[in-house]
Amino acid sequence: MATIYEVSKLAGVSLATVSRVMNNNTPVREATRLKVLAAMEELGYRPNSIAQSLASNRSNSIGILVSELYGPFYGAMISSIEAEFRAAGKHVIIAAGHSEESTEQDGIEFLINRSCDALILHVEAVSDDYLIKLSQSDTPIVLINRQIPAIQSQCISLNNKLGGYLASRLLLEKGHRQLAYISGPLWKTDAKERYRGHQLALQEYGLQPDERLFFEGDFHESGGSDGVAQFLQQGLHFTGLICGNDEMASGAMTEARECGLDIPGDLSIVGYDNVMLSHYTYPKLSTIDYPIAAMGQMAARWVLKHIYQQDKLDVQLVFEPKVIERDSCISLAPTLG
Amino acid sequence: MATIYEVSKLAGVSLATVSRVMNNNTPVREATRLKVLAAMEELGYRPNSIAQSLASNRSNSIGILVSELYGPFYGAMISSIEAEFRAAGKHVIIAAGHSEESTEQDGIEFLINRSCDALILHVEAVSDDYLIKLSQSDTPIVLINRQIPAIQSQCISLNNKLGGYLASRLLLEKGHRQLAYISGPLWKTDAKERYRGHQLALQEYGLQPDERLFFEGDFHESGGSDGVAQFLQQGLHFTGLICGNDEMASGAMTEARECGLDIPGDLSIVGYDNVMLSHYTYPKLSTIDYPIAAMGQMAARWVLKHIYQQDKLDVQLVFEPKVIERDSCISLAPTLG
DNA sequence: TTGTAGGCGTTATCAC
DNA sequence: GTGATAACGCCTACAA
Repeated sequence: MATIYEVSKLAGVSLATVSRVMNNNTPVREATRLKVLAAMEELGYRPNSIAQSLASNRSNSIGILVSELYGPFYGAMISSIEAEFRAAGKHVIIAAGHSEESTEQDGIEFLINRSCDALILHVEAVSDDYLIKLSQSDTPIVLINRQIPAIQSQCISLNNKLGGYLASRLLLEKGHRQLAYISGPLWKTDAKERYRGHQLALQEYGLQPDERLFFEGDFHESGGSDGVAQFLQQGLHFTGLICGNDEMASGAMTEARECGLDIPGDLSIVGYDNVMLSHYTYPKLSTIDYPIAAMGQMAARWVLKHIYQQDKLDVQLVFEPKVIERDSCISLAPTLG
Repeated sequence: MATIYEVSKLAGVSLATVSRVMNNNTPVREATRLKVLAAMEELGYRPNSIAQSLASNRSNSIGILVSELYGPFYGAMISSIEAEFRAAGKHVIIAAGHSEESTEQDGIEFLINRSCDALILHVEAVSDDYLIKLSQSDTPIVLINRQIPAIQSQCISLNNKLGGYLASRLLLEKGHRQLAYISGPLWKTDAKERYRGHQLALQEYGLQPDERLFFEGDFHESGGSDGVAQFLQQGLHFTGLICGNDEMASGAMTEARECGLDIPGDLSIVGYDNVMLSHYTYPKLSTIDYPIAAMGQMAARWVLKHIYQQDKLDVQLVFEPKVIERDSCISLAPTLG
């Protein structure tokens, strides 16, 4: 592989000049620039990015940590982040945190040791304090789906409470009054916020939450099916069900159907996230859109703006969810209201 | 950030010795090793991976190119690759090729310029010749889901023809004789092979393929729905449908149901890939398992073995698909056979 | 077993 | 505008 040195010899200029035409940060006479360009072409020269990084103290790599690499949710996020950086000539190093505190910390450490210029984190298990401390170290971080007041300007988040509110209101507006709720793990902030939104909606309609119609699931399919199974075993009556995410909604749907309920005839269901599967269920799932692709892109822009000085870019920190109505919810006949 | 030099001073040894205890490739007296370790600890020393790379001519990074970053299929693949490398202290740089020749080539170039030690590619649009040429350059490559005789030892692939055969035989065994087939784009090798398997199964049962019951889709949901729509508009009769992948099967299922068909009562459907969505459809989709996670892991092992000299590892190049029976296929009543 | 010194391919700071 | 030359932080013969 040709080096900058060989190029300089062939072009009959100094090594420094070659570097200048590469980075065009210093004026170079047009004639020499062309000579250099020709020499690079002839040698098939490609800059060694590692040497560049060592000399410039910039790796042009951004670390991304997500809970899981598979699944529609993170896929969409990573995809939009990669596209944005790729267009800017940066590259992306990925790691998985598996929603586990020590694994998440390991992952972060791993990425830092890889000399990433910045980190984009979608972490769940790690504490606020840890992240605040981390943000004071050398490697800048951006958080997705997390709100920490002390470092708010680095947090890109969704208004989860509003989403929970919208999901519940969708059913309330359709006349449903007996609502069940299957939540994600309440130690996860987003799960808690979504549930808060639900409570808010109930309150607005003058309803009391019924503890027996609440189930704390795991954000996986089994959480949804377990929840429905429990409600039904207790002989509880409910015509609407709000789930903390689409996976659980899918599990709930399957379980309800196996117990002889017609969806949406006997039970209306709303999910949350609008991941791809919500489109594959039968009936198609009504849900709350989580604009994860846009948020990932924004995280990338944040980095481009603050770390790579692309000042013109605008970043938006808080996103709003919106209702996606499909086929899993129906209006309750007024006589039944 | 502390450097190796500061550590050496604090420990009262030479810089080379510090390097030795880090890489423990040269004997170091236990006492000195401990001194060095203590010094590293005290300074919170972390090796600069970029400097290591420059000096050792090893970046410890592996480039991965897939068609898309989202979607269950690639997610599972990337996930298993990352896990395998992470455990080995290597990291993974990802890029998307979007099934488009120039984008795939750009992506490969991009990764090569990033000084990856090796590339793992799941490419579709790029030609065999290009890949053969590529494999002669400095950066080693491994191919997933592609068979190129000239570089067979670097190809990790699925026996797609067998899968197509198994899918069709599943329906034939259940008594179905009027079979429709919705294929992926035939310029994609895997789509073509799967279809070949189908033809093989028909032949085994003494049946002729009916051209009118063949539709070339796009591997997306719309391909499945378009295919079914076309068959039905032509008033064709068929009791079994094989789809080139699960997405199309899902689309087909939805369309068929909207046309008033009961699944599997009126029509049995088989997919291919066994991605997560096959589990979310209603009824749950019978399909052919594509062990993509295992194949990704194997690609990673290939690299560890051949590039990083982890000689003990065994690699398997060809994988076998298998039938996953769920709820979307039924046996045809003998009287109707 | 340990130290010395040259080199990896750039960038960046000086002079000229 | 351009050319030396010193970093950047580490690895690795070669010597001792």
